[in-house]
Amino acid sequence: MELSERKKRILTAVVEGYIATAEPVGSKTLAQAIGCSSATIRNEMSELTGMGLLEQPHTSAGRVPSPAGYRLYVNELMEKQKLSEAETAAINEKLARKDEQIEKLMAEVGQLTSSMTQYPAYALTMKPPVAVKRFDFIYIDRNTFIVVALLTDNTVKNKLVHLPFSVDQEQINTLSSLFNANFTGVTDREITDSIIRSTQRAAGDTYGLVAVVASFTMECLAAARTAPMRVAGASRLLNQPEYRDPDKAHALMNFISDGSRLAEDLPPAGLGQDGIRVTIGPENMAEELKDSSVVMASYDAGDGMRGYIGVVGPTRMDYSGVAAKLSYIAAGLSRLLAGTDAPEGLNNKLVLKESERHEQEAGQEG
Amino acid sequence: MELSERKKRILTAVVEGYIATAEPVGSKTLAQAIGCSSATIRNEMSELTGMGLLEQPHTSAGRVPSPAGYRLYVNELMEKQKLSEAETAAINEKLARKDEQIEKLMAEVGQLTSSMTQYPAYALTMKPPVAVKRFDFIYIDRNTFIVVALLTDNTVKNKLVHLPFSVDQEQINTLSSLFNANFTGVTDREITDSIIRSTQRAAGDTYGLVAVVASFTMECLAAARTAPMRVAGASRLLNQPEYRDPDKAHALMNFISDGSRLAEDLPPAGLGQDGIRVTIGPENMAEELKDSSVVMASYDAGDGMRGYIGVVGPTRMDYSGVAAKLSYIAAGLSRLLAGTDAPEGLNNKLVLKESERHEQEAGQEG
DNA sequence: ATTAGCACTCGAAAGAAAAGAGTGCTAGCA
DNA sequence: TGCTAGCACTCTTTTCTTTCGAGTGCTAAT
Repeated sequence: MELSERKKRILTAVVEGYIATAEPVGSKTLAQAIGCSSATIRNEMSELTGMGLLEQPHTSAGRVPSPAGYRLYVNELMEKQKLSEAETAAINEKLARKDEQIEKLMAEVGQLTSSMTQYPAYALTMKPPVAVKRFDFIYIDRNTFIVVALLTDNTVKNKLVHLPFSVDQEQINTLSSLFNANFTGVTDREITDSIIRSTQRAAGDTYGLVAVVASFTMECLAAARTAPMRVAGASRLLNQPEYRDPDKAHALMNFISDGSRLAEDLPPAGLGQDGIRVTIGPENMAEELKDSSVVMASYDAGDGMRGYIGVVGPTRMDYSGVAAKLSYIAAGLSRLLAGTDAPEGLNNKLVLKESERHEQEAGQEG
Repeated sequence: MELSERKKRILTAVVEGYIATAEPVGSKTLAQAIGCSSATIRNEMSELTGMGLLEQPHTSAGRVPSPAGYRLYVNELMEKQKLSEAETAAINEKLARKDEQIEKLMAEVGQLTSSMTQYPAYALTMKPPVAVKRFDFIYIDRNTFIVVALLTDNTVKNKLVHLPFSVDQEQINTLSSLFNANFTGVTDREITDSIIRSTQRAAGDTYGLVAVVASFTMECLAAARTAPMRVAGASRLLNQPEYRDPDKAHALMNFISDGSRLAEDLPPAGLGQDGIRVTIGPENMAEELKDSSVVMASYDAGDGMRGYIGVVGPTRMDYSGVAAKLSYIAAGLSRLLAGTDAPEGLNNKLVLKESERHEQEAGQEG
């Protein structure tokens, strides 16, 4: 059903008031903002409460948005916030240092996101399955060689192998051709015992080495697939009044600090066409997040990799501001890493030195 | 001056009582434990207070140890606690997974320490200056090659280099011999501009490459020297009643989470001959730690590397238990990494199987 | 439909009183 | 001289009341 214009304005005002103050908002406060008397507001609010969009902490307190109320706000009412020039400049400046390794970059992005939003933030990159493109073996001495594996994502892994027995250059060469023949172009799932065994048969006297190098290979591939999850600014939670209760704070902190838990809930499910997803309170799968909200954005990390950055906070979160910042950062990352623009008409020009007028889009789809 | 036997017992009882309960401990409580009347205890406590070993939060509360009291306790009174079989077993089991990269191992050690002690823990390894032992160059195609550097600490670093122009195998070989001649055996401090320039001169037409590889080299060396600091379980702070005040908690959390701050205060200064150092409240340099305590232990990480693990908690910390656990873990790490025993007669036997060490590093294209 | 007015509710804040814990001191006892 | 028992005193903590005020729901008037 459709809400009257005035109801929308009231709901918006309640949400934004509550976001700003963390206090339930009452009818009198809204009276002048809406432009009618407090009694009218009360009637309207009463109806909104009936519809499940607002809630009362107790009989005589102001109203507070319910999760459904937030949801409606995020979906339809929220004003797409513009970032100030200072903010875009700050983000641009941070992102300009593009010569980082991706690992470090993600850590910095987490920091950046957290400091821009004042909420705990996480960042991760999902990689597509990788395979080894080529192996090289560097012979050091009788008992030592280095395996170097160039992966399809153009990262290079290596391992120094110390042996309790001797090998010669010849054997290393054999090993090299065996691995280049049998272990290139396959993902970790595709490395079966039978491949390993047949390689071992073919290896003859360097038999024992195959297992070592094969397990190294699998490790590399598995590690490359696993997204390292970076969490930054977890302790910012403590700034939020809703987490002044140390027990609550502790529970959520634990959850957040453990990247794997966070990762399992968040990445894949439907992002809106603008690349932003908001999950509010009970919409979250994880029990620990049932009364917190998560805003996440995705970006194109190039080479078919998809990355995610997100923010965790109380349901009373500044959705509009956070969404704006996240999508700006995500757009910047996409450009930086993949040279592509963000999914939909964000006309963010990420001009690295100089900041023009930046327009910003942020929205949400259920 | 020397304390009477009974004063010692009283002080010990106060410290341990306070550690256990976080409540000031009064004379009546101690009466039966010490075996004389509460009045006597009061007299003694009054004197201890006069000596600055105990404090009263207010006129009529029990006594609480002062920093000096803790110090005395730690130095002279504390019983070295024995670990239960279950605890040693848990530690051994965790440490048994030795085939980790040192990076990951440190992260796990942090986790382990934190979970054993229930306090936030950190772990780091200080490395002596390293140099490159040898360079290898792997030619991939006209525009691409991989530099592999074997360092003196037996880690291997690599970098995939993409060029905007072509090189051939020949040039790569030249580069290889140049670097092996000029850049091996020198630490990052010793790589001067003049070395780089003279190498560039000698390089002839591969001139431009020298800078790239040289800067990679310096990066490796610098990175290898810098100790990455791992912090684990920071949120456990919130379990401690002294940090129930969110503001305090926040301040300390921030301090702790930022490994660099922690690192700067802690590592070098005098460890006791048992490899354990305790700094109590105001003894800490960092302002943020003035009313917390730090217990740290060091271990031998092999190859002249020294490592540190430590724990941060309230001054009312279970020094005895923490110290015991830390030194056990440190001893285990020493064995694991260096095959040496801990500095002094800890009779913790850490039974582990022997196996070869290998290290691994993974680099990343820039 | 909107508004003004009013009685009512319920939490938060403030205050008062009581309870409790622990001390310091003094006096008595071995 | 060293220990103990007893008691008055101090301060915090807890609990109970009271007050206050914000905000509501309802009704009647515009």
